[in-house]
Amino acid sequence: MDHRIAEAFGRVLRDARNDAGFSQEKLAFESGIDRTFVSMLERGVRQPSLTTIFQLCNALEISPEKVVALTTKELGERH
Amino acid sequence: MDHRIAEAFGRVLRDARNDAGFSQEKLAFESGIDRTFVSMLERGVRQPSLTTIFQLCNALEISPEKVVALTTKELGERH
DNA sequence: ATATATTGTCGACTATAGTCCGTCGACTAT
DNA sequence: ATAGTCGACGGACTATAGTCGACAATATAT
Repeated sequence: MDHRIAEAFGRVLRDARNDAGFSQEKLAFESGIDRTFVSMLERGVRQPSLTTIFQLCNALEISPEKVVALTTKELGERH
Repeated sequence: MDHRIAEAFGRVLRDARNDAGFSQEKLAFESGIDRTFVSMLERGVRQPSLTTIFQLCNALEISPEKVVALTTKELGERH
């Protein structure tokens, strides 16, 4: 598991959640994913599976391909 | 794990691999993923993690967001 | 008929995705 | 003070992603 990808995805997820005005708990409830796991994803200590990506994007009303594109973009920038 | 998503991704992966003219074994070698797991992914019995998606796309020289977009499209069509 | 390449599949294994319980610290109220 | 919200983080657990070695099944050759 590539830490850089997990961290890039985490930043994208956190930004998208904040844009939606959701708390981690609300995002967890709406997506059907555990609250603590959402926290881990945002901190980049874990990475999502494909279906988890779809679940999160469905709750945030953002397309999965956009999230992936933003993650790729994040990967290009140094952090 | 959503079977419909796994199956949709599997069809997209198989098409992309065939377009690239790769055997499963070559894709496995180029992406650094086990050959039997590539087989499982294409048949939709397993789903990939985010880094696995990036590894496969890197080997196939196709963007991850495109693969995800195609997977979403596949989900819309009935199979 | 028999090589050869390709994919499916099996069993057993290790790593990690994802759940569920809880506690703590920081912040913002009242 | 204290009550509420929010996020970080813990341990322990179950489900599944991903590896590895071997063999069978298929197709396509020669």
